[in-house]
Amino acid sequence: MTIFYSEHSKVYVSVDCIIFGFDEGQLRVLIGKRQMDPGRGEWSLYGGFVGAHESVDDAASRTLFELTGLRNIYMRQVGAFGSVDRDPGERVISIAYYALINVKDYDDRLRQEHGVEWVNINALPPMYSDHREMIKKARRMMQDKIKTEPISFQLLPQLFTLTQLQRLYEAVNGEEVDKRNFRKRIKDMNFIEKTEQIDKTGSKRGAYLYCFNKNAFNEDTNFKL
Amino acid sequence: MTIFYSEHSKVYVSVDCIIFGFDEGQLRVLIGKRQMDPGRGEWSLYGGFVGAHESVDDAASRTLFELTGLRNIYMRQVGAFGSVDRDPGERVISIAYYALINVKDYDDRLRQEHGVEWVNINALPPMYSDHREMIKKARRMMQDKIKTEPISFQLLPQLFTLTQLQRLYEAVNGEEVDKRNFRKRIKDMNFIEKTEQIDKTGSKRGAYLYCFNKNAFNEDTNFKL
DNA sequence: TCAAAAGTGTTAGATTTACACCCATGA
DNA sequence: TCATGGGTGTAAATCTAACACTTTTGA
Repeated sequence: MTIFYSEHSKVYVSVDCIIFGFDEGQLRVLIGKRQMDPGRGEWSLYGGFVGAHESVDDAASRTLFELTGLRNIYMRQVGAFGSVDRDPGERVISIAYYALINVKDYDDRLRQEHGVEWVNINALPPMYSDHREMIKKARRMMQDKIKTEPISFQLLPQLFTLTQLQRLYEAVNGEEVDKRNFRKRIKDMNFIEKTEQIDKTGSKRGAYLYCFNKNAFNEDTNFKL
Repeated sequence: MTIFYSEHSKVYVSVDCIIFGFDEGQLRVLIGKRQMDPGRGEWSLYGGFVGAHESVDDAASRTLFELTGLRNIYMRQVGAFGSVDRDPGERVISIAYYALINVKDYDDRLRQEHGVEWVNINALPPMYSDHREMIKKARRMMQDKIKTEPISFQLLPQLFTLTQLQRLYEAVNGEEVDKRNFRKRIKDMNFIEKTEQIDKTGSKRGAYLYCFNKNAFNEDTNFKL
C-alpha cells in the first residue's frame, strides 16, 4: 500500500522564473550566465528544483526569494516545458513562472552577487535550452493579463506619474499610444488616484503622482485597457 | 558525468486530459469513475503517466489516443498542478491539457469500454483530487481562445448550420447572443463559407450548411468573436 | 393550419480614434 | 528665453446592441 505507481518512471521537475522589471522606459527580464554544467556560460533564467515536500508554486516562490530576497510577489504560472531533450544532462521537466517586481525593490548588490542582469525584452541574447521560448510565452501571457487585471502596479513604485504608467503600457504592448486618449481612460478608473504629491525628477515642471487603490479597484467593475 | 542533479528528488509526472465535446447544444467533458486506487470510484479525468522517453505533449496525445483512438486533435496545455498532496498515494505532479473533439468522431463503443461519459460542463459531480479545478481552468482558457482563434470548428462536424455554431458559442461562453448580430459577424468572416447543402435534421424548413475554410482563414486578418 | 426553426436590416448609443496647443520650470 | 515634458477637449468614425417580422415545411 505504499508504492502505487511503481511501474512508471520518475523525473526531475524544476521551476524557472521569468522576472519582469520596468526601468528607464524598458520592459526587462532578469537573466544570468549559467554557473553549472550542463550549459555553463549560456544565458539562462534563474531556476531551481522542486523539492519532495513543497508544491510547485512554493518552489517558484522560494526560487524567486533566493534570487531577490522578495516575498509575496505577483507570480503566475506560464506552463510546463517537457521536451525529452530540453536539458542536456538529464530528463528534467520545467515549469515556468513569471514574476513582476519593482526594480527598485531589488537590491542591486544582491543582483550582482547572483550574477544576473536586467536585459531588455526586445534584445535577448541566445539562451540556454528553451528559456527563450519560456520568456516569449510569459510575455504573451503578461500582455493578455494586463488588459484585464491591474498588474501594472506591480512593476511600478507605489507612487508613479501618468507618463510612467503610459510608458509601461507601451513597453509591455510594444506600441505607442496617444497621451490624451490614455489619460482619458485612466480618469475612468476610479482606483487610480491622484495624490497631491509632485514628481520633479522626470521634468522641470513636475508631474502629479498617482497611486493604485486596491479597495477602490475591487468595487469598480470598470476596468479595461 | 552521468548524474548531474543527484542531490534533488525525482517525482512522478502525469498528464490529465480535459476532453471537450459539443452535443445537443451542450458543452460537455468526458469523465469516468476512477478504476484504480487511490480514489477508486471517484469521478475523474482520464490521464496517464509521462514516460521517460516521451515529451509531456506527446504523453498527452498518447493518452488521448488511448481513450479515443483519435490523433491529430487540437490540444493545448492548461498548466501544471503541483500541490504536495494532490494525489493521495504518492507525490505526483500533473500537467493538464484540454482537447477539442467532434463527438461524432468518438466511437461510442470505445467510450463505453473505457467507462467514460459525456457530462455537461455546468453539471459536474464532485471530482477526484484537483480535477474540477483543472476543468474550470481549461474552460476559462478555452473561452479566451475561442475569441481569438477559430477553434469552434474542432468541436463541430465539417458541415454545420449557423444555428449550431451559435449554440456552440453560447454554450462555451455561458450566455445567449442575438441571432441577427451573430450572423452579421459571421458574414464578415470570409473563411466561414456557405455551401449549397441543406440540413433538414434540425428544422422542417432546412438550414444552409457552412464549412470552415482554413486557407481563407490564414489570409483573413479579420477575426473577432 | 399551425408550430418550429431559418433567415433578414435599421437605428440609437457607446466606444474609439485622431488630432494641437498652452503651461510651468530649470538650465 | 527656450527646450522639455505636463497637461487638456472635441469631433468624426466605427462598433455594438437592441429590436420584430416573414418564410418554409412537415406533421
